[in-house]
Amino acid sequence: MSSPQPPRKDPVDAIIEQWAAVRPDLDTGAMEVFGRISRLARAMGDRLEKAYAGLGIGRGEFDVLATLRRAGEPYTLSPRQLSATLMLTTGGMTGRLDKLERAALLRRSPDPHDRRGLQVTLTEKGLDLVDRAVGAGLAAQTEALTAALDTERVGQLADLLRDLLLTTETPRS
Amino acid sequence: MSSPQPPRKDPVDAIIEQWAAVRPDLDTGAMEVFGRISRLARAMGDRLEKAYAGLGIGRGEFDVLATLRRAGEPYTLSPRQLSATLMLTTGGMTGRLDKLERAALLRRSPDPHDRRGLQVTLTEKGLDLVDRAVGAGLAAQTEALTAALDTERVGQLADLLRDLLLTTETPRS
DNA sequence: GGTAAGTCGCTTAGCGCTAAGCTAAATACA
DNA sequence: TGTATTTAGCTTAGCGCTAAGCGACTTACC
Repeated sequence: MSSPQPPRKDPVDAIIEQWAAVRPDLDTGAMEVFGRISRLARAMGDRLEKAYAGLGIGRGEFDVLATLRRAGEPYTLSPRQLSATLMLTTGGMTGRLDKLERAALLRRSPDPHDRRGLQVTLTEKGLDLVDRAVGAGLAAQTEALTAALDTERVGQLADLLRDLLLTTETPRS
Repeated sequence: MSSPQPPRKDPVDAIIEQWAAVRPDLDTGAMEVFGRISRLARAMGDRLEKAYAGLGIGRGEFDVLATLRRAGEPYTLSPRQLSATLMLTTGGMTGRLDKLERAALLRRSPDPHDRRGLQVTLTEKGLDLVDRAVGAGLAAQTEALTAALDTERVGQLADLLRDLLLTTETPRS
């Protein structure tokens, strides 16, 4: 009879133990999940930042390029569609587009059907860069994942996270 | 034979389908995990922000108060200890402490053993506020969690996240 | 005991974001 | 048809953070 997983302690376990010592009345169960989610998001964010830095862009800029790439040919969306997809204000979007346009990774052109609007389109250079960046980002994520979990547990984790995301994200405030 | 969980689609599934259409060569498995983690962190962050807003503080300020609270009596740490624990630069820490000291939730006093250093201590008001805030925050997290998963699946999720966090966070850069 | 190196908290400049408000253009309504 | 409302993207002010660098102070080493 061997325990298959040596139950190592992580930083969130340490925090929960501290709470138990000073506030034993608290139910800290939810921290086991959301505390780890929060730390994982930050840690992987830092790793992705590094992965993209080699290509001269940040994570925010990558998200814009990737959204255009996913849209498929002709890789064109409006600033409005982009800011809605990326949950960003129009002010923030203007800044990202300025930077990416300066780097010649995309271009802005007038919307032929609406003189208020613009079309944002990936350039050849932007298309090439995002195709390399998405590979680098996925490699970084896959590496962290396979170092920790086998295929079956990855699938379990993905399913649990899906169910949690569906109830956590959607309740429109 | 009934499928126990109707496999609903979430926003991350939609993004992965988009990638499959334009880049079928990509292995997007890792996005199933880290894409959801990233969105969950943001969604719960927004909820916590709201929970604390009723008490007049933001999430960053709560983290400072909570760290002092967890330290136990006399609820005292140095700015250096706080910024290390919260993964914050000293500049950012100065700003948070300024704000919290102005609100009389903590006070700064000289370190008797090191004339360079300070001691940061929770006031009575700060202790009272953080004890109410931690309850509100845990309630928000518990609500989201129990709406999605039963006790057994919460335990599975916590274990999977622990293993992933241990390999993802620790590789010191 | 004197000097070099390290550490303390703070200041400043710069970045990326939000919130609020702007003008121009499209749309709905009497 | 004219007027009111909505929607487009941009600008500005303010916030909270990092990175870099400061003076004050402590520690390590010879």
